Amino acid sequence: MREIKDDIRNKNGLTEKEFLKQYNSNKYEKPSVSVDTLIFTVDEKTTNNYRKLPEKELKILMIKRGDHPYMGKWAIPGGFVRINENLEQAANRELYEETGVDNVYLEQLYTWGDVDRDPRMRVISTSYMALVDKKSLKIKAGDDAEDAKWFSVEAKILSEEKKNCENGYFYTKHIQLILRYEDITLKAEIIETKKYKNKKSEVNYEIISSNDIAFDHAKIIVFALTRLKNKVEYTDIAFNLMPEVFTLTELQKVYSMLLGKELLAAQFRRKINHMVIETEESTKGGGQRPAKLFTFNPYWNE
Amino acid sequence: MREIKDDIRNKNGLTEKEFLKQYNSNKYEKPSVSVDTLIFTVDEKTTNNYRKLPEKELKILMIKRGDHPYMGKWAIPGGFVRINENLEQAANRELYEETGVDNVYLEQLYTWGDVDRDPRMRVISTSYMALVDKKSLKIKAGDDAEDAKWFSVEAKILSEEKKNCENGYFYTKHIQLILRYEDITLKAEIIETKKYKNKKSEVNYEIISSNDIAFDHAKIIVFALTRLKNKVEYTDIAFNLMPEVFTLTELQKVYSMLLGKELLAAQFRRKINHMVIETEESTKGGGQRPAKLFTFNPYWNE
DNA sequence: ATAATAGTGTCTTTCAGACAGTATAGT
DNA sequence: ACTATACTGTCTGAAAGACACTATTAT
Repeated sequence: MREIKDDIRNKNGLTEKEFLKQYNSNKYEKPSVSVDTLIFTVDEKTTNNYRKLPEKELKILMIKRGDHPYMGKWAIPGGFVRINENLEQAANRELYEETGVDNVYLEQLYTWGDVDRDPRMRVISTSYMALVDKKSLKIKAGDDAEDAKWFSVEAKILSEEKKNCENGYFYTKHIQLILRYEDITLKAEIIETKKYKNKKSEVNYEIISSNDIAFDHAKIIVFALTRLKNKVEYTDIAFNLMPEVFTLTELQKVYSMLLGKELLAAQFRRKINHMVIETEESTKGGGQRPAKLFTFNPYWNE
Repeated sequence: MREIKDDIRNKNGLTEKEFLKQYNSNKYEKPSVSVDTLIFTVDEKTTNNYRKLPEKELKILMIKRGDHPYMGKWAIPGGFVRINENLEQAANRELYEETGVDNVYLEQLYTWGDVDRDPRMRVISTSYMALVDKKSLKIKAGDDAEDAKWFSVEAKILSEEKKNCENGYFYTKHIQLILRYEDITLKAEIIETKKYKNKKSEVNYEIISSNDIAFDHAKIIVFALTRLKNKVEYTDIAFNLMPEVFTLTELQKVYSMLLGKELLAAQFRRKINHMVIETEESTKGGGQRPAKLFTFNPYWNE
């Protein structure tokens, strides 16, 4: 930290020391600041055919709110930032309290600052995205907080539309977000508007309906899914969702699920070949040819 | 906005209406929230040879602080978020007050939440990056606020180092940031550490010295430069720095400057060909062959 | 004529996409 | 033998990189 000097005087004749002593930080009304941590993992759908490999499924941890506002609705885990912890610490704390995991991938996503986000007061919220692999969670089965559940996540594009205007156009996507946990289904509809006008581009999310998802969390989830999908294409971020060892087909299924499209095995393998290391181990008992197990190669991008 | 219901009661027997009435948002100490707007533009270095085309130069608007803390040092324009404006509005307001321009490219960058960023109190700051073209600024010459100046920006990598550790490595860059306006030179040194360990990757910026740049703004500038450089490669963001019409060589010089490397004309032209529209106009009086003028094609990515 | 920029043609290499074809467990 | 997955070889075409070559102005 920089030391406080006592030599320069401001227009009121105060040195910095004197200035700080008389400074009243409560002159203006302050917003509250919270941190929300979107915790994603990948799970497997159960399969009936002993030969079929299970499908991969993206899951997000949601918390059922026990008090007003949005009581009984589901929300992304989060809380207010304590005055003596920084934002990453707050996000990590939230993550640890809910999952018992530590030292996992955590990335700041966006800060949401609309005036009416919370009926209690002005709340500015910084959202973080955490990626954890399901296996590291097995110990703490997630049932200690009885109202924290892993919901499967799906964002369907219901319609897309392009409208021209002078010097540009609007690109509108009608997105349906569906979260499922056992017999609970949470649905929300969001309109994503990309505006291109005079070189300037702007993305905006508007919640049309959000029946059982609290606050503006539906659009935060959609935002996170978009970011995740984009980053999967040009970074190694997806490996954070994988267990220590995995087969290339499992990896491919995760990529394919996140990107929302089928991938051809040959070119997928070529593409991620330098990001993985082959181990001596193989799968067995799968009802078909065993597959080599691989680990992530942390030195791939050199 | 969602209506406040009056049917569900929480564990204290309160409906939402009653709950909100008795809710005290000042139970916990709140941080202050500010917005900093990094305003970049591209300018031309003066050239002595009438034939040589001027070199392009990235500039950032900095404000000389008139009061404690960091009085007399230079800072990114910014201010506290008003309780009734959202973050984008605050960033746009700052931008307009300093440059008189409106409706330009503005992107949220990152939210800085370290506990000791400001000696007055806990301040959480969301930084935005604005890109404007120099010509739109010509009217308001930037001299109305006598202590707002356009500094040229340069980030030099002094050294790079890789250290291995168990299950990963550290990648350290020693970066020197140099801002210049006439005879004023602001220097700062920042260490960027990328940590790769057990799949988890983490980037951290530490300010080693920052003589005349206020607060942690030196690392915010370095962060913005990195983001800008990355986005230039895979988006059309650079066009926000261009005037209405431009030659392809001018565009190439801007790309080349932002990316920090030479580009070959033939492949550059092929690459950006679909992003521009040829006009009927040409340059003249340049001391050499005239060049066609182009405009941005907002429909290129379809 | 010359300096400096403007702009094009084409060869090579690299890589994504497509798809056929071979391999191998478990039942 | 059959099923479903595991894994490889190779053709094609598009795009990136390199570089030589032509064109055009003000002085």
